[in-house]
Amino acid sequence: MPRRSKDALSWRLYAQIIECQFGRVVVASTQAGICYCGFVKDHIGALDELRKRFPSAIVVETPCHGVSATWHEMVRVAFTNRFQGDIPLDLEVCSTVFQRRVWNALCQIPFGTLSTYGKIASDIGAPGASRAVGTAIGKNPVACIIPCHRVICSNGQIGNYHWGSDLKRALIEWEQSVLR
DNA sequence: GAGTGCGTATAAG
DNA sequence: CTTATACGCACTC
Repeated sequence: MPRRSKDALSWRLYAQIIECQFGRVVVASTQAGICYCGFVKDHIGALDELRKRFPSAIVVETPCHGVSATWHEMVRVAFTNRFQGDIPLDLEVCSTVFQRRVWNALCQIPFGTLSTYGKIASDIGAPGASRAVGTAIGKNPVACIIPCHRVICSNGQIGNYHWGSDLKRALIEWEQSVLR
């Protein structure tokens, strides 16, 4: 598959807003898979986020069709029931090898369990790079699908979260309540 | 090159 | 238990 960069020629981004128990979520996909999924305040905020993250993309808001519609429906279900890892992702846009290695490690954390920044660093063969891992996790473009909320500090503190630590806590508690 | 950030281990208050 | 400090590394400008 061709490697895209944010400086490449314009390309289409299919966007849709989903309402879930944790708030409003914008989902965006390319022809290859979901490339963004994040919590937003409102419609304007969603567009701002997408334009900022993917400056060269043409954002298409018309109702999705074809595979995009299928993927978005999978995300909607994931957010209302239980997050599963079999949703096609397109993370090649604006990301580094290190980041993708971190994100891949996050996908190995089972639903309802927790890990730490330091452990993830060791898992990907970069012991001591916990802070770099934190930064990479913070750039995770697909909330919950790549479960960055399952990583906390080694001392048990909640740690930071791109979309707010209260939301992180809520996601962790919800996962654990589902398992009970 | 210098500055930054979703960390960690250690030591002291 | 909380705060301070030194160290860590990928990334950005």
